[in-house]
Amino acid sequence: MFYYKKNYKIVRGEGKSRRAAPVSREQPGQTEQNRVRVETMDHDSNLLSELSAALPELNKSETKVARAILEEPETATRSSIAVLAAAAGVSEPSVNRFCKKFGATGFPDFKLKLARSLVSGVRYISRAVEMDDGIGTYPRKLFDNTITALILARDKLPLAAIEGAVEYLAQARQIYFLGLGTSAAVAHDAEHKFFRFKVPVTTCTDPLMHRMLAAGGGAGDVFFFISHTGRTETLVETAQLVRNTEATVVSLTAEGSPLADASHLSIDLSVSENTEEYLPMASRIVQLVVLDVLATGMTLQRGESILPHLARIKDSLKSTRFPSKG
Amino acid sequence: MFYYKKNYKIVRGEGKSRRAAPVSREQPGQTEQNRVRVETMDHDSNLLSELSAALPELNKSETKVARAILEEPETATRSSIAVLAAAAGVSEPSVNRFCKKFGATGFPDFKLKLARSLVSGVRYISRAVEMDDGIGTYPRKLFDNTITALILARDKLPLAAIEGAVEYLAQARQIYFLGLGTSAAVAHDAEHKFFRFKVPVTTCTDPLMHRMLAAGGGAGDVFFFISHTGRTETLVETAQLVRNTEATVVSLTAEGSPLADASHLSIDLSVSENTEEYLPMASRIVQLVVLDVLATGMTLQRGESILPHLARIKDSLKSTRFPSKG
DNA sequence: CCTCACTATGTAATTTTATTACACTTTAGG
DNA sequence: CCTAAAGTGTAATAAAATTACATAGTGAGG
Repeated sequence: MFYYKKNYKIVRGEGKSRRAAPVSREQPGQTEQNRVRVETMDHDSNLLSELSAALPELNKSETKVARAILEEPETATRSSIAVLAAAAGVSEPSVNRFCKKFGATGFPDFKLKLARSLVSGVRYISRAVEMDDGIGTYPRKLFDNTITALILARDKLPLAAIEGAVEYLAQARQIYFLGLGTSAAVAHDAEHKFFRFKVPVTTCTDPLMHRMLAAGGGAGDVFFFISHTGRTETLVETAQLVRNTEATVVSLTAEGSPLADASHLSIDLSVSENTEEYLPMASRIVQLVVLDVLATGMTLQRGESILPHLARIKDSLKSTRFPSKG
Repeated sequence: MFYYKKNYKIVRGEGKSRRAAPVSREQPGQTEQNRVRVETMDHDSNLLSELSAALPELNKSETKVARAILEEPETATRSSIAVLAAAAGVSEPSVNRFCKKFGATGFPDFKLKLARSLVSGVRYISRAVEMDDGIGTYPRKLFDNTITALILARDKLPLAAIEGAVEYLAQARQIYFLGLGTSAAVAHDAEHKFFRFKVPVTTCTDPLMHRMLAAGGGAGDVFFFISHTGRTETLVETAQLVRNTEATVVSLTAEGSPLADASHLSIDLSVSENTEEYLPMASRIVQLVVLDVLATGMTLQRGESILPHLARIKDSLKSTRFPSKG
């Protein structure tokens, strides 16, 4: 059984069929239309991550090709199919088949897509740090992983939920940021942003305090939960306590998690964990940037009039600093 | 008068010169080398602006080609030379000559460069959020700004300082993370990472406590200062207090700032402020990722033996969570 | 207002590159 | 250890790009 991914209809080998019906080669006249349409559908920007993700499911020669490309993607974009085939140690048609499998119309098209995904300078391969990495490699890996996580998050940002959250926050009489562990630091950061909007903001990172605050919630209070997993029992229980009151529960957490279910509104983030074996990293960065987005959304809601206020807050720190040279 | 741009020597039409000596076609054996070298030299990513800039100096058919490309650059990257030639209303060799004039080795190479400049053009425009931005624009802007900041930071990461800091931290008997304001949240996050290495870690975000801790510093203590500006008076003074003891001062701050000067070792970050008019954003994200780098460096220093320890810490949280489905 | 010298452009041949058709090879299931 | 089906390669074919060369403009000097 074989199949083509993505834009291509799934074609199972059955009975006599030797191969999938050749994707009809475009007629000269239709060229543009066809290509443009395919491109529009094909909206994921990072071929490389797709490649490495698919790696385990590829067969022998496909794996060789994928490896050759992942190893030197820059070179791959400049090579002819013959050169790449040689580098990978396979035949040219194998390379061609490989390209089609990944949604390209052929090798040249594939190269183009590859070139595009390389531009940002980010290696989209999220690779975990290995014990034998050195100063020359692991810092870059970490940065790249973080950047990749942000790109992925950006491209599937739940805008509707964000809009809703901004609405809730903008209307709030009081905001509580609740988080534990790594998310506690995120909660502190959030407090540091939102107090600027003349709303009472409380950050709490103590589960017992959480419960007491929750029990005392009332109309106009927004409880903002921050949790990567969305499965921390005490947080979920706290959220349920809040639901017994008039207060609103908003959470920044994993899609479909118990915490998300317990919320009035959940901003779903799905950061892959592969690269966070031992230390939580990219996930909280994404959370922080989403909180930046919320704070910015709130600024926009408040309108021009809030700007002098924000400026005053910023300026208030001036006298605590050594004057900057120049 | 005519001339060739960029990689091509400028050749003015004068007297008898028949035409510029043809750029010698690369020998089969040299293909890769040549191209790679050209690519390395040719470091500006903006082909499109180059095209429109050159427009007035082009001759008839070249102008046609340039117009066709500028009109629909996306389409151009997907067309064959024949299609583009037809669209421009010129012959195929004219298109080919055009490509070479702009520093490409031929049409396919030109397409590749074009594709690249199309993507990067969009990416690197870091623009501040405007008051009239909507949900469709400002979240993306914020993400893009953050991503750009990370890319810039990654590309000028002070690796030597990082290496040194890892060394200090790895040897520390006790680590203090000190920060104020936004950096307080960063300090908390740092604590949350470094306690995992069996080193006593203290985070302090109170300037008076800072001073008292500083005064009590001794050999083996590392005071890690976090400050975006590096100009907060009390922090600098605290650093100087530490310098009167046997303890070590490491800081994550702006290059050339008073705090950096007061430190034994400073990890210099230079995040541009343009986009942080009212709220600090990208700067702290970069700080956090650098701290991730330091923590990772420490993990690598400790070697394999630390991994089970880290795993145990991670697992310790399991019982606090609802089991994940699946 | 014609040459001549030269550039600009296109046509057609050639070469390079990509794709397809088909045959052989390996692999998994009976 | 055979069969069917996927996997892979060889060789033929088709497409695309490039070059060589011919022809058509262009403008300065006669």
